[in-house]
Amino acid sequence: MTIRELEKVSDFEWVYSKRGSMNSDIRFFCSKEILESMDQAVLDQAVNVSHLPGVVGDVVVLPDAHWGYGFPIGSVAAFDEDEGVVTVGGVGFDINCGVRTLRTNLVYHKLSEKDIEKLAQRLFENIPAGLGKEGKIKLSRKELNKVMLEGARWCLENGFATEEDIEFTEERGRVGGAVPDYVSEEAIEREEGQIGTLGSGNHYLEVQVVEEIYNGDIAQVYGLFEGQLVITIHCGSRGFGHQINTDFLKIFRTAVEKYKIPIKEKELLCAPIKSKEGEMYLGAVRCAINYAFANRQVITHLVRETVKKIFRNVEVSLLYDVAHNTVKEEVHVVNGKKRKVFVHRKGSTRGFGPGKEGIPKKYLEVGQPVIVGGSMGTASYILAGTDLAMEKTFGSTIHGAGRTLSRNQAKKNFPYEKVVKQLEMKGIKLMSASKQGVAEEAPQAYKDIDEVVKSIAKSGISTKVAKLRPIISIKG
DNA sequence: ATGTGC
Repeated sequence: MTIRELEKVSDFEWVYSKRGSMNSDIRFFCSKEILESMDQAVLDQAVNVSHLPGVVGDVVVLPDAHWGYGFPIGSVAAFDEDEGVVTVGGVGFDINCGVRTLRTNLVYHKLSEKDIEKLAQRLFENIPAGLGKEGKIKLSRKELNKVMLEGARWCLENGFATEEDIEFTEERGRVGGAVPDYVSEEAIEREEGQIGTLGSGNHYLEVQVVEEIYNGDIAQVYGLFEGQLVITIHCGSRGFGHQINTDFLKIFRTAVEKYKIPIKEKELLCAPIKSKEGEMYLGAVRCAINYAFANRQVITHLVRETVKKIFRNVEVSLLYDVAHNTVKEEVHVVNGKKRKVFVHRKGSTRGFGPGKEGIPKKYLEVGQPVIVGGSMGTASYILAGTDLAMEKTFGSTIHGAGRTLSRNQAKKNFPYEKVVKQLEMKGIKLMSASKQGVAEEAPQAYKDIDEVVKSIAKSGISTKVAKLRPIISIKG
């Protein structure tokens, strides 16, 4: 497929119809400019995905899409429960990588430079960040089992969560069907001490200011106002989820031969949903999904403790927690009929519209909050899910800006000192565990988040609610 | 993303 072969549906929607041995159409939601700048690898990967057995509806490519392992990061594919497959490439290596935003009742302009300095320092001290970094909590085997089964709800019994935190987490912080028996010993060993830690790569903790409100009515429902200080956490299932995916790539290598699944490239190793191997992956992946919900919840507890020690009468409540690397069993209307499908969201956020089951009651009328994490030092956005997303993208939307340069290219072009200086000029305090990590995450290595958000808003897949500007950025 | 590469 080349960009020229795409058919224009509207200024922000393009389709490549099913042909040859493809099993579905491919639908892009973005401006012409973003489409034209898209890597050819994204188009090739989308075509490969559309060849997988049992694809339902369209393969969806979002404006933040970029080259990933097997699937583009920033894509969605749903599969039939009988004919379809589950894949590692469709989930992403960091299972349930996701974001949550915490509201505070602090107003930025009322804080002193000293307050901000102290906040940055204490958050950096109290929230472990960096590759292989361990936290303070060591889970016993029995407790880890509970985390795998109960997710963020495990935190309730241990004083790391409030009932409200659970209510405002996707899936209420726990998906069903987790089977700890399908998780390897190696994954369990790698978990040791990692709960409550940020990790590295694009993971971060940011203190941000609500800079602009685009939709006052929805912002009010979400409890957001201009000048408000908010805190956003971006991380996933750490070495635990990573090991589970590594284990299943090996298992799927034999599965594709055993079940004679024609895959276009080895990065799309998979197994039928209705097979022992598929059932095992789903059981294990759900353990990692639950682990990541608990991880973000423990970090929330650490953030809350830290902030409460610095400011008097401060309140820290959860706006919402969203996952953007998952495979989930959901009910969607496809060609006018309700049906169960397995939705792979790879670098894509669930963004359910108004009235859809699964959204907290408080947000039911306006659609769920979607948190779009900017790259380091750039704006983040709060969006709301729409009815159109339910119709066209299995209730899915963007997750971030999307890379334009590989980690290696970024390292060569944007050394640490340059990046820190650049952020300083913008008034952002950067606290980092690794210089190399900072170079890899240079803002110039990413697409323009404002343009990506504009594309998704104009296409009607999500509604713009608020823009967040970072003031403190803590990196792994 | 991750005990740097499935």
